[in-house]
Amino acid sequence: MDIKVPRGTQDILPSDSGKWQIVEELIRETCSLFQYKEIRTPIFEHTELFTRSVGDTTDIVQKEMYTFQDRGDRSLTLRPEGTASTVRAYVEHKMFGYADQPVKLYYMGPMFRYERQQAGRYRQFVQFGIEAIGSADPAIDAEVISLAMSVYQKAGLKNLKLVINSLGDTESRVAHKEALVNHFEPHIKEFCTDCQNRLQKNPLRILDCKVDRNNPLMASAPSLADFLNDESATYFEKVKEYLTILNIPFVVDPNLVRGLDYYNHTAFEIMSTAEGLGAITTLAGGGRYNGLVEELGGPESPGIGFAMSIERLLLALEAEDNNWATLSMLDVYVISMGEAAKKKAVELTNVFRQNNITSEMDYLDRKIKTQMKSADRMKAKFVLIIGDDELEKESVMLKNLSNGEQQLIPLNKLVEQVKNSITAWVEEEK
RNA sequence: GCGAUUGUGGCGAAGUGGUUAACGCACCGGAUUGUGAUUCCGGCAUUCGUGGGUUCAAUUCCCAUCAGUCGCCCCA
Repeated sequence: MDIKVPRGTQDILPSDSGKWQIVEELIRETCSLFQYKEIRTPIFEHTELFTRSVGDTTDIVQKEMYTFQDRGDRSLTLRPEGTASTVRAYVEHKMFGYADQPVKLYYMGPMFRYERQQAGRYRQFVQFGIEAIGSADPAIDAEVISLAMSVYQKAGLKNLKLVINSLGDTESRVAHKEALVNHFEPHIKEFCTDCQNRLQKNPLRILDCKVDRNNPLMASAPSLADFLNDESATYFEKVKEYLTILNIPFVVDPNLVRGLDYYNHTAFEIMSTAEGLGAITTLAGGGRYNGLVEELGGPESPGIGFAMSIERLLLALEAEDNNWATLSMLDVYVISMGEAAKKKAVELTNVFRQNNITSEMDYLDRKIKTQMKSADRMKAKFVLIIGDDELEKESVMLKNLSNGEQQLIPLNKLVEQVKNSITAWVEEEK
């Protein structure tokens, strides 16, 4: 074995894929309940889509994108997040003209970021996200958040923390940005090179810097909250009000700054407070992006959305010690001895499947004892034994693996009797 | 990009400068020639990530390299 999965990627093996399916199904059901419809966009896009929307000063664009030239010399990038693609499609297909507004979309699929992996962080990971575009109603902000919370609750997570903040509208942000530049500029030489670059491009991100976190200028920096104009402040109040109506507890964190440029007004993160989750606790993040649709060539259309990592959801569930009930999915394991019996086994296994009875048989010509073991390990409800004796009597032996009882069943009543036995078995287990 | 740590059979894992590299699980065969547990017996690594060096001798010591894992930064 020489070739292995590329760094930061993983195989999801049969022992785990069931969990993924459960979560995926739960997500689709929830979206249906909230009336969000799926959109599927390409895995790669023109690089410019991300530099323009996500922002070229962000970490994602500066050091995390999988970018390549194709044979036509176009610069393409494996999508690092889902909102840009969704909004691109929204504009491209003129969804702003749809009769039903706002347009409510969801997506689920792999995203790619070039990073060193650690627990809960991968180069290829799966995000589920939603976008509600076409409404600037604070009630839809609350709906978006409540959908995320709803998924987590249904999955069985208990230790959750919702953190929200307002980044304000453009006017508020411009005023705050000016204040920040004035605050830091005289002493910018004391800061790291990253921060020096951030000063003009995106001074808000200086506040997020971990290198210079202890610089006294950090604590005295002008707070965004003080620069929210009336409209922004009122909007934020209403979002909080609606969250309260929806019974969703939240914590306001004035330092919550999202890593993507297109956010404004409502920003939020949902974290797990479960023990033993590792260093990364953010399960989902999102916010409002009024102006993004215009940025990508559409008409003024306010939007809001979030993205969550399926991997982190599964990790959080594990950290909370959730047990996945693995029910026996195998109804009948067909055991045969000898050439003639094997032919019958092939035939009957197929008959069961045609009648919606899950069945399996031995394909390694193993002896009966080993076949029994195999059936036991697969947690089969029943074992069907076929040998020369049974063939002679036009019957088969049906054995209940829970209680060891077995009975001879005539072949002409096989399906009917097996179905009855399965029903009885299910009753017994309850 | 930086740091820590690990790398022995299908899996988990012990070990030592020197004749046959523990053990557990799984698997295979048998005791029990058609019945899942348990028990007992037997089988199952010319080989210790890769390359180089030191040595009479290296899986064990040194160097390099690759890979996994975790953490920093940032985020999902």
